[in-house]
Amino acid sequence: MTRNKPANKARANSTQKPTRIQREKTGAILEAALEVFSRHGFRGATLDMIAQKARLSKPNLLYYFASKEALHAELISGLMVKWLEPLEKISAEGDPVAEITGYIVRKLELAEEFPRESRLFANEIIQEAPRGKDTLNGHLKALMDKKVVLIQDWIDDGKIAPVDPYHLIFSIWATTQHYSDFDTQIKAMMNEGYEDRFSTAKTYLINLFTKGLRL
Amino acid sequence: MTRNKPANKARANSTQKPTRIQREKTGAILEAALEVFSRHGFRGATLDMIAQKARLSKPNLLYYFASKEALHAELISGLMVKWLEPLEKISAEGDPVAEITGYIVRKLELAEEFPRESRLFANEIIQEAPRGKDTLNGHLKALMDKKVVLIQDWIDDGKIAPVDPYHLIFSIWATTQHYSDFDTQIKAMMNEGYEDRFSTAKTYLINLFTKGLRL
DNA sequence: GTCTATACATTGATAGAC
DNA sequence: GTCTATCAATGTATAGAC
Repeated sequence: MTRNKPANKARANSTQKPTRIQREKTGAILEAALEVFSRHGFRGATLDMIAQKARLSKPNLLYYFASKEALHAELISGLMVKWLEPLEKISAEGDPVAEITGYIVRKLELAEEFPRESRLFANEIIQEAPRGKDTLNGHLKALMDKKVVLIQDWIDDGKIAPVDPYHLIFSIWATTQHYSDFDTQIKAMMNEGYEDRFSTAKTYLINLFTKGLRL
Repeated sequence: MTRNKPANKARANSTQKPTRIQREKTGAILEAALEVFSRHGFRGATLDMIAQKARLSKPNLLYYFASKEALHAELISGLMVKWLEPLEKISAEGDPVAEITGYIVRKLELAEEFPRESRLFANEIIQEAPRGKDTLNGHLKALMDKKVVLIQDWIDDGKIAPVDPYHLIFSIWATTQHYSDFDTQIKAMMNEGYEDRFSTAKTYLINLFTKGLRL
């Protein structure tokens, strides 16, 4: 009896669904892949580095993921929900300024807790996202459109200052993700202040955007 | 008589200094290298791609630059001055808010005119700058320290709102460079507005930071 | 399921003819 | 100065034993 070569994921002996050991292995691989891809980008990363970090052989890694591309795609799509969540949560119900500052805080927390995920996406975008393009921008664009309308409504209702919704969102992305994507530089620039960078950044950014949104 | 293998640059037949043709070739190579390195990062870039874009053979390219590393180093150091210039120009003499908005405008113009240069540095930093680290951060850090003191002086003199100078500079870097580094995403998110993105961003950012700095 | 061995392509760099 | 040929190293992926 021959064994099926799975498309994206390994399958158990014959009929079972993913076993505990498989989850552990794929988990270790994805963790290692995140580490390596987020630092070196797709082309710069090698399966050797990933396999070594995940503590298995390269062929064994390729038993769980059909190819380098497949592994990368799995990473991206697996992180998509977490990545979009902060923007998703902006609600039409709450106070506009509070909603937007809440968004800033969530984005900043994400940058602090998941810097590798942030760099993974940053690498993709800088390098023109030859892969994640559709996945990333498709989902994101739909969400973006909705939130732009919401912000424009707030402006039209005179609830916040008349700012360009696109640039508002871009500037929030830029300022928050900067602390994960360019952490190397932040570290090189700040001295003692580095340890508290997220705390002080939070204060600074909330103040900046609050002033910018008040009428 | 043997020919010397130059360290970083090619040397003419025997005694001359760089000729016109050499300048043209090295120029074409650096231009191509900027294109490729800025998109793929150091590891992701290949000499093949660069040679092809520069319209010469790989060995010929390596006649002008000793190695991939040397070529990359030459690029980085050659762009350093241009890259630091906007920050350099912040003057203690002018009006504080005008000086800072002037800085924002200069940075944004740089992002518009030289997006590849911006991405080149962005790639280096995201990937922990195993190379440019000393060069980039050395020069930048010295400049940063001076400007942080200047901004702090303005605050102490009650000329601008008491904001953290580090985060002020970081947020200016982030918001301006975002338009070059993540242009792919900007393009995917904006519709008709994309063409005017730098003009509308300028208005938006000046407004944002002006409000943030006014007492 | 996992490993060793290996096939096959890419890549950085050099040798040597012209 | 430039090209063809070529290397050694690296890198993705597969074959097949266990």
